[in-house]
Amino acid sequence: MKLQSTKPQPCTDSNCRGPHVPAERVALAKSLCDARGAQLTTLRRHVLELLWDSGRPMGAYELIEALKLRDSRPVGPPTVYRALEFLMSQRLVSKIESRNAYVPCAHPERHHDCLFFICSNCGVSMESEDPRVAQLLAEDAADLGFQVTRRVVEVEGTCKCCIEAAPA
Amino acid sequence: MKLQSTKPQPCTDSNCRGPHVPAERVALAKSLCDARGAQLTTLRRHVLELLWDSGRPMGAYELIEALKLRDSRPVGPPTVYRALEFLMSQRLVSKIESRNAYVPCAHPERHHDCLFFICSNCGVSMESEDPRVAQLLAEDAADLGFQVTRRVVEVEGTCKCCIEAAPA
DNA sequence: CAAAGGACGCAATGTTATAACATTGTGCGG
DNA sequence: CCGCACAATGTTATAACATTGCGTCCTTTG
Repeated sequence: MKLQSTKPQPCTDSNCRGPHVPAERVALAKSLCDARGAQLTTLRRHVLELLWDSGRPMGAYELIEALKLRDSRPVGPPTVYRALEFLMSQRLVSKIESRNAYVPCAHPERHHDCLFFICSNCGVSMESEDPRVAQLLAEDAADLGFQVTRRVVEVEGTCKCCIEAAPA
Repeated sequence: MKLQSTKPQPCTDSNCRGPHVPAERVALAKSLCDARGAQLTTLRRHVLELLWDSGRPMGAYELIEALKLRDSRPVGPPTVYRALEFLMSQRLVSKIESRNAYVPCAHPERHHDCLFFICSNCGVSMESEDPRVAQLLAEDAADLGFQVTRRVVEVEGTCKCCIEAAPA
């Protein structure tokens, strides 16, 4: 449960191989919100920081615990859910539906829909982007006369690290 | 809450335009289970029938209510969840993760991973299949050295019927 | 018959999410 | 300064979704 907002992390977006510094991501979030006239309040920023620092998807109640530790003060579920709702509305966070967990978005400045690769073994989630998938889904939707508002694409499996760590 | 196991339904699989008769789907499920040495018990069959009859994704507790009405006897959550678990293990049912709801699989005899198009307005779910999507996700996974075990592809939006019914 | 295993019943509990209502803080016109 | 409007947050309770653990019944098999 360490808070290390300045330590760089490998980017979990396969379309971007550079490491991300959580603090930089949060600063970017702040400037995006400012530009949009949205308020990235202290609470909302804390939630975003915790998600960046964690490095893996966190459940809402996990966030509640983390916030309690951080601020030595209890935080109710609605508070956290509202913060998550805000962050998702700003595309700073995505929900992993198959895990009921939340991850920070690596590139909120481009607001595409993402793909997630989630390791069942270590819990890590890798964000990716493939316009071809979006394109195909759009075609399939069009065939059905279906108007798309949101895409959920989540691939479960075993990540490279876990495969290599557990041979045989 | 009517039980009409013999009434045909439009197939919700865009790759298959023929109507499905719930009773036929259940009979197919039975023969598949027999062939696999799996037991499609009365309870499990009832759950599958209710899902086919409903025509849209049902939550576990909705199924509990429906079973209670059907059998005039209370059924506990574990009972229904175990039945769903069995049906999912046999690929007769899929879970819609973004809704916490369950749908019967249109074509359990081909056991591909499916795409779902879910209408936010009327709640209908359309099952589809697009090998190209599976292919792309497999490629993306391979690039990451990621081994896939399950795909969740759920597209939310508005279905053709609802678009036409609510103009402007 | 006894042992073993699968399916199910049942009580309790755990986990995730929201409803409904109260409070705080800030900016702004009077 | 006062009082209002508004957004965000706090508080309490509850809804909705899911699982654990244990016991029983029934069937299969030695």
